[in-house]
Amino acid sequence: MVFNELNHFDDKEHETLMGIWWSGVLLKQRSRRFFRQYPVSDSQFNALMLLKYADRPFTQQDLSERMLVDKSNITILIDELEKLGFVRRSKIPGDRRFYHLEITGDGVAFFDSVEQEYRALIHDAMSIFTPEELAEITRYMVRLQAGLEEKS
Amino acid sequence: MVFNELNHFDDKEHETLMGIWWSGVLLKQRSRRFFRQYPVSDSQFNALMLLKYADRPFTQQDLSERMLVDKSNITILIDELEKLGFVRRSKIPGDRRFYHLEITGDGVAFFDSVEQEYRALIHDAMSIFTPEELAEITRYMVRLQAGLEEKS
DNA sequence: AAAGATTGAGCGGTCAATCTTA
DNA sequence: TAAGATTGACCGCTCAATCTTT
Repeated sequence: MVFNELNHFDDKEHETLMGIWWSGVLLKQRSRRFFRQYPVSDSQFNALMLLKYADRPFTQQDLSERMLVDKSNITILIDELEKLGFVRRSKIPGDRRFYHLEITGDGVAFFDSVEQEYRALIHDAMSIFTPEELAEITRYMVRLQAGLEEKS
Repeated sequence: MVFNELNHFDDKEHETLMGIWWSGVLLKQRSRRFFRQYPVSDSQFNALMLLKYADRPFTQQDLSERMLVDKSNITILIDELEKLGFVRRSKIPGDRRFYHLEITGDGVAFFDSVEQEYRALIHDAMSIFTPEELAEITRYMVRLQAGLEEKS
């Protein structure tokens, strides 16, 4: 089932918007299902990835901006990852208002053990596009996001 | 903030996937905020639109497939719309297992009163693209969805 | 007052189990 | 038994309010 076979659109802007939104939902559903076999959710895995590849220590605020979710959400998410021993909240000497988040050795080990399979899943989904098409879609998405940012 | 300015990607497939997903989230957030001024959520409005433009009567199953959500979700959604008087569950003579969903006169009136403003919001978001670009993005999204369907 | 984090109410979603009717 | 709808447990998210520290 593809959105524009099921629904008739006279409004081309609307059709394109729904296509993007629907694709996002399908990708999210796939990702969520994939992670049901593991102790972390897709969101938590995404957080681990961001922390692993971060070029500087992240606060919970930083993480919430990069994950496009409210900061209150990060509290719960990190609680869970901390229980699993994959992430550590480390106090910052000199400013006790916040923490730096650090991925632990266990966290890295877990991430590494899943990364290849996860990337294979992504490549499987996106393999229908050529490198040029991938680059073009990315450019479109960047433009769209920049436009939305400007407006809100 | 744009996803690929914040995050470095060596993996182009991953970058494109994240771009689509992130765009979808931003569009959803905008839509949700827009509907806070109205008695229905963006999901409920979407349901009204599907019912209004349906070429045949929908069951709750039909609606769940077109909205990409579980059927259990539709129960609550329609309960709400029924309370507002915007939708009716009508018994089918001959098969009492299910209903047909019908948008009411009040539902149509409400939908019509919001439609123009809603479409303006969409056009505002998508106006950065030319008609050709819109068509091309739609084609990409259709291909992606068809590919995902095949695999799952 | 402002920044970062947390809490709690509420909503939309998934999923498994159940109910009713065919 | 199968189909459609419903229920309940649970999760991720938003948002407003609050707490602690600066």
